[in-house]
Amino acid sequence: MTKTLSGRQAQAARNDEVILAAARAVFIADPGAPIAAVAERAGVGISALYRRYASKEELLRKLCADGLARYIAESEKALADDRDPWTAFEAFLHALVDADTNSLTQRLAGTFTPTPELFEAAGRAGELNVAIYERTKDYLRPGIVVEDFAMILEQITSIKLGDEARTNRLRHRYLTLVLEAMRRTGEQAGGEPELPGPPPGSDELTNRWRV
Amino acid sequence: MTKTLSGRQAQAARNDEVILAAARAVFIADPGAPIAAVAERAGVGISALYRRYASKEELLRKLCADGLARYIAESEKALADDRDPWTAFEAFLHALVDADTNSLTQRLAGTFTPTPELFEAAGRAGELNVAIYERTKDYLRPGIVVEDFAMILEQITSIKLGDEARTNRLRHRYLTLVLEAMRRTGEQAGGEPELPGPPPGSDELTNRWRV
DNA sequence: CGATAGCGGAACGGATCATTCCGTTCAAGT
DNA sequence: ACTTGAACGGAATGATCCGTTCCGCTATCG
Repeated sequence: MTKTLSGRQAQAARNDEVILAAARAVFIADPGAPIAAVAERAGVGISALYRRYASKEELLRKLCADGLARYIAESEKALADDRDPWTAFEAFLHALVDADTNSLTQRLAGTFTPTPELFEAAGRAGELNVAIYERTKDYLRPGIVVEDFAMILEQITSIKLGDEARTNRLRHRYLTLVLEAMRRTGEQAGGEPELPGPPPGSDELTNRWRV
Repeated sequence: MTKTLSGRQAQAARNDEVILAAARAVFIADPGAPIAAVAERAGVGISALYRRYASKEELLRKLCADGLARYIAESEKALADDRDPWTAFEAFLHALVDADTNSLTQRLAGTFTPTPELFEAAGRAGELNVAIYERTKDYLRPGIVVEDFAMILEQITSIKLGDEARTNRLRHRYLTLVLEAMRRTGEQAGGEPELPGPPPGSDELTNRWRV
């Protein structure tokens, strides 16, 4: 509708993007949404979808892969951030909230069988996560482990209230709050009692991927 | 199977409890679970359910009402707690996590049309919430509002990992963490910046009930 | 001026559920 | 001992939902 209406192919190329965006939006809002909802949101017919993806599962895999890629990109950007580690860490998590990749990876995983590439990407993401953790370690409240990142992000992403913009604002609100708790305070007595329970293990987290 | 097998009626009376417990467990684990899953978990036939509840919705309403009652009971217990307000507040939230009433109220609401009684109970729960808030106010980090309680509880309840026991432990872990952030620290400079975004309004919360 | 890529949307077939229905069992009354 | 019916198990029913396929239609491209 905007420009370069050069022809059928241009329209098709544009649809590629429209469809992906619609799919992202729809499945973020409701991971169990039907394919038809994506088509409707994209303003196209169902066959426009099936021309591009052989099945719903393939579309989901694509979304998941894109989400992981985005996650990895944000992680690398965070590692390249040369501000002080804590500021970079805060920016990192807030960026992840904006990217909303969590809904595309953790939430979608389990609804389809992952490809080896996905596993590989997930591994890479995990490594980056650890790298960020190591760099931020000294600023983190004692007792926090890497796996807490994922858990907390998941809790934040569980927030869903009002429209997309409102949801986003609220997520930043509670992320800010929990970041305060994650930050190492001075070593005053009684300031930081033990966190209860064993922290989540990486195996617990990955076990949720469907086999 | 245990005792007092006095007769058919005793068995039936026992089934009342078994069925409710099964329904709680099943719908907490999966709010969209089929009725048959409840029957199976309870070890009874489907007709045992329909003898007691005219429809699935009626069963859900019962569960929701029970959950609200439990919530109200915990609130009253908290208000009667004569330890220092902050300790009482911590105990209150931890008790709510154990009771897991949130999955029975907020999560289930929206899947059925609420009765006036439910609205009334919800109102009462809200009042108690405010009372607890008022009493704890001076110990709370500036910027926290009553509505944050519900939001935070919801985030905590979104945690689901491993079996029931593991999930419970993890919930307490992150509740402990977020409680640290909710607590008022000394008024040191920079310790408590503004929380971003307007806090949730009570209208935003109640708007999620299905009409 | 056909051929056909790209597409809209109805139609199909399978799966899932809530609900109903029918036959069975067995405690309680006679 | 026999009858009765409350309580029940679970198959049958009917509706709904959804992924996928299929049948044209359109307008670009060669």
